Amino acid sequence: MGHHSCCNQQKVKRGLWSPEEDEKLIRFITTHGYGCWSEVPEKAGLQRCGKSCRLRWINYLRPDIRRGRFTPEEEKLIISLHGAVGNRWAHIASHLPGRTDNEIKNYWNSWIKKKLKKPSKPSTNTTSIIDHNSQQQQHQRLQLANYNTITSQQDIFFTQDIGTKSQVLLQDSTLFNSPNQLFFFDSGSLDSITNIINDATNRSTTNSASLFQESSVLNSEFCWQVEQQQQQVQTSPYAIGMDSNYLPPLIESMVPPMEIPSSNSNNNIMVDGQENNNQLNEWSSQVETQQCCPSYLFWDQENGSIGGDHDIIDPSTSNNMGQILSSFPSL
DNA sequence: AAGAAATTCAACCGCCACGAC
DNA sequence: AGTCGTGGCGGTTGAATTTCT
Repeated sequence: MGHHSCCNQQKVKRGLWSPEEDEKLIRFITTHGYGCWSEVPEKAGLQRCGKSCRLRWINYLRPDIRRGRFTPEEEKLIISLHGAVGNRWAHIASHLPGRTDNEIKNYWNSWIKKKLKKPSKPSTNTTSIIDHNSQQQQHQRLQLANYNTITSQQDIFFTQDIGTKSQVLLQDSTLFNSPNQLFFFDSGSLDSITNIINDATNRSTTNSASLFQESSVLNSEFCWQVEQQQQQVQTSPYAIGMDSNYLPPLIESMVPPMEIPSSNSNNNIMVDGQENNNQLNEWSSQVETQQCCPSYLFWDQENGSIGGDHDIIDPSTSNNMGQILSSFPSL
């Protein structure tokens, strides 16, 4: 029960994969590609079920897997997306190129465990942390504190009245972001915020919480893309979506047998990271100067491309909150 | 240094959806 | 319409590893 037919045909091995098994699977996939997973074990000479082979490939052996720590930008994106879609790990993973749903799920679950253990003590006071000797411990605590701060502030934010929200939005640039991050708003959102600012007592029907959530998603998406471009200094076909923490897989020199499908079209954006980064910095400083609002960017006032000739976010789809969230059928 | 406790994460389980027949 | 095979997903487990005492 529960097992697929391929798993019942013969004795299948379970448990951790040995390097030899990995090698067999890699060799098979690289030469034949994958079509029907149920046929893979037999053809590859593995005593595993097809499902297990698929899982092993997708979660570990695939050449475009990113490994290593989640970056702060990834963390924020996960938080944002989880807020939008809940435990739909596959959907969340589709917005984090190279990350697997399993990895994100594990990461989130370990986070929840941490948070549950320290339920109501969001510490924003770093001085109490610095006393610890272990740098790693300090790092972990800072991460937790940061997360607690973010989530507790979010909770507060979402329960505040709309006038208070406007104050939070405009005064607390630490909410959801780090100093070099930007918020994006479309014109509709700008109108809403303007209304909020101009007349906090005239209650608007704008859903400020969702607006904020959307902007945070956009912000994270944007930061993610910037980071990706900064890292794309290699010409390797696997340069996309990899960071300095990337551990070369067993198949470092392998050429993918077929195009690895990715639901994230951003993968196609290949730009010169350094050049684009410089342009971005220049552009953002202009925005800061012009708008006197360093942490917020009003999206459709910058209708052209961001960063010169290369679009960080495709302008043709620049109303991309809909684009992003439209990939979530339940929304 | 050693054992206990906590954490991480690869892998499995069970269910569902979908297409082929 | 019903059955079967398969891919895919989210929840869960437990071995391995790390941290704490």
